[in-house]
Parts: sequence; C-alpha cells; structure tokens
Amino acid sequence: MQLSPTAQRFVLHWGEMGTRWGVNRTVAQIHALLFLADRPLNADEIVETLGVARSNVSVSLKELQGWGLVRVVHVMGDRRDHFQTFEDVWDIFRVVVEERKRREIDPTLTVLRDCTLEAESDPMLSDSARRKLQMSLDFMESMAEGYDELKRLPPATLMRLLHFGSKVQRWFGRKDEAPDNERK
Amino acid sequence: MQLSPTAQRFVLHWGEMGTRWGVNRTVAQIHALLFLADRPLNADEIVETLGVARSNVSVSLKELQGWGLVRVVHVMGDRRDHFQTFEDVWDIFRVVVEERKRREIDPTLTVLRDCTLEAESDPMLSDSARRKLQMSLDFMESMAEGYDELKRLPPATLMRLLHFGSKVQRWFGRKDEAPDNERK
DNA sequence: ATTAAATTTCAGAAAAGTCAGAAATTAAAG
DNA sequence: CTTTAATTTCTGACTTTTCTGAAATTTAAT
Repeated sequence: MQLSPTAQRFVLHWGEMGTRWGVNRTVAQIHALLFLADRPLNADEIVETLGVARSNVSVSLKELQGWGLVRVVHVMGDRRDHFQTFEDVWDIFRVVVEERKRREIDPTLTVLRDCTLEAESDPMLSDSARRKLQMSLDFMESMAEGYDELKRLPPATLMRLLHFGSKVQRWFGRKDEAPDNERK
Repeated sequence: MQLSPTAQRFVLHWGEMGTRWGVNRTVAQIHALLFLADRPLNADEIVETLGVARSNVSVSLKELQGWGLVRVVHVMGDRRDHFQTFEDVWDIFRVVVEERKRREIDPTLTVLRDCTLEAESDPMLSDSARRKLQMSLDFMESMAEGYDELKRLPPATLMRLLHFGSKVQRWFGRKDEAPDNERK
C-alpha cells in the first residue's frame, strides 16, 4: 500500500511520539497506519508500507493486540489475518489510559500502600518523609479514581467535559485562592 | 546519606516507572530521592545514596532543572550546590503535565494542523482518512485545552474535581447514552 | 594570582532496545 | 497425508541510550 505524503508524515510523527512515551516506534507506526487505513490490512501490506521486517510486524501486532488496540478480522476468500484498530480517537485514548492504569498506576499503588504501611514502623524515616509518602499514595489514589471515571464516560461527554473546564474552575476555584507556589 | 528500606523501595520503583514513561531511570530516582529528603542534598550525597557516577548525577540534575522540577539552593558555609524539589506531589504533577504538553502535545498539534490542511488538497487521501485526521486534531486540541485548564487549578481544587468525577458524569452523561463500542 | 574545591564536558564502555533473516511451527488446501 | 502458504519464534547484528572515569573548566577561597 502506497502512503500519501500526508499520511506518511502522520505515521512517522506518531512513531516518534511513541518513543517519547515509552512505546516502540514500529508499534506506534503500525497503529497509526491501521488508524488511517480505510480497511483492515494484512501483515504483508504493513511490511510493504512501512518498510520493516515481517517478523517485526508480527511482534508489534501481538503487542498491539495485548493492549487491546488492534483486533484480527478476516476477509472473504483470503486466509491471511487482517488487522484493524478503532476508528474513533476517543476510543483509542480510553483504551490506552485504561491499560496504562492497569500496568503502571495499579502496581504503583501497591508499592505506595506497602511503603506507607511500612513507614509507620520504620524508625529510620522522618515524619516529613512519612507524610510525603502518604501524600503520594493519596495522590495516586485520586488519579486511579479519576481514570476509572474517565473510562466510563462516553466520548462525547468527555469532550464536553474538557471544553467545560474553565467554567468548572470558576465554580470550584473560589475557596482556595492561595497561589501556594513557594517551596520547602 | 543512608536510605531506609522503605525509602529505597520508593526510589527504585519510581525509577522503574520513569523508564516506562520515557524518563531516564537515574533522573527519576534522583527526583524521588530529593522528594523524600528532609533537606536539600548536594551532588555527592546523591552519588553516595544512589551509587551512580558523579557525572551521571550532574547531567541528571541539569535535566531535572530543565524540566523545572529541581532548583539549586545554597546552604550557609557550604560552597557546594544543593538541590531540592517540590514538597507537594500536586505541584510536581502540574509541572510534569505542563512540560509534556509543551514538548510533545504542542509539536503534535503543529503536525496535525499541517496534515489536516494538506489533506484537503491531497488526492491520494480518502475521505475517511481525511475525516480521521480532522478528528485527531480536534482531539488533541481538546487535550491541550484540558491541560491548560489543569495547570491553572490550585491543587486542592484539582483534587476535589477528581473526587467529584462521578457526580459530574451524572450531570453530563444524560444525553449520550450510546455505548458506541463497535468498530469499523 | 594561586590553590583547591566543585562542577561540567567528553569519549568510550556497557547495557538496553530494536530489528532482520533464518528456522520452526501452525494452519489450510489439495 | 502431503504440500504449501502464513505466521511466529529465535538468534545475532546493529543502533541507541545510559553511564562511567578522566580531563577540563568553572568557581570560590586564600
């Protein structure tokens, strides 16, 4: 499959962004390609379009399936697997957020819970360090909670919520006007 | 400086999380260490505590200063630089979000704007691809907007907002009940 | 100015991550 | 059951990133 220069730029940039967020470049590129494609693509089409090794595509597709971002479909009269991803960016966003929560936030929560518990009876730890560990735990729990909310919202709601941010701020922001930018 | 086992676990885990999100392990570890420390630390104390090379610490500290996460302070009667970070996790969160927006989201917005513009007159591009590019742009713009709101909120407000998520959902969620989980 | 301490730069070693091609496996068709 | 197509696994080469130790530079004190 021949990519238009526009599509090519999109795919390449997405690959770069992937690397910045801890995602393999090829994985991100394949995902971008499937996103733009008008139909499910088979592995060889991806190989041809992106110019990477067949094996690389195979591994990357497995990775994307592991994330729940790509699924296999079949085309009539063709025995090869074909791959597609969501058409709606918001769906992609939600899946990514959900998976990162599961893979990184949740384990971090476990560690933080252990740490705060352990901290109570750790004589080497200062009160202020104890306090900061507790704060980190509270923070992460708020984040996890926020994530869970997020994933329940339908895309349109989410979008409206984001656009609505400034108004929410006006409602909620009244009470704590302390700039609170000073340190230690 | 000798770390308690609890603090050690925290620092090590934070280093691992860093690598998962595209941040250098040492950089993340140093940041975690400064966060837990009761006072500003000098470079040699960091070297000693984390067991990494002096030069590595120097470069990592520069990186952290580049992110606006660490600042240099001086201790009376000591000519060495000492380093500290925010005490409040929410401050850290806001700085990181802000910086990532500036470094990754904004450049992505530029690319997406170019792409959607180019797409209009690109005959190789299907209508559906054009539409998806536009959707991506809209999405990223919403995200950028949301980020900007976020950074203006004082920590306490942000926290309340997150905890309030479920209620917001009930208000906003009424109109679009389409589960909309199907693909292509 | 000279000396000494502190910090940064730099070049290369070490480690981690990425990727291609061959070999092995699986699945389908005849 | 055999043949062939499709896919996956595995190994090693290559690339990039991370990290160290030495040298160079900067900064401060005498």
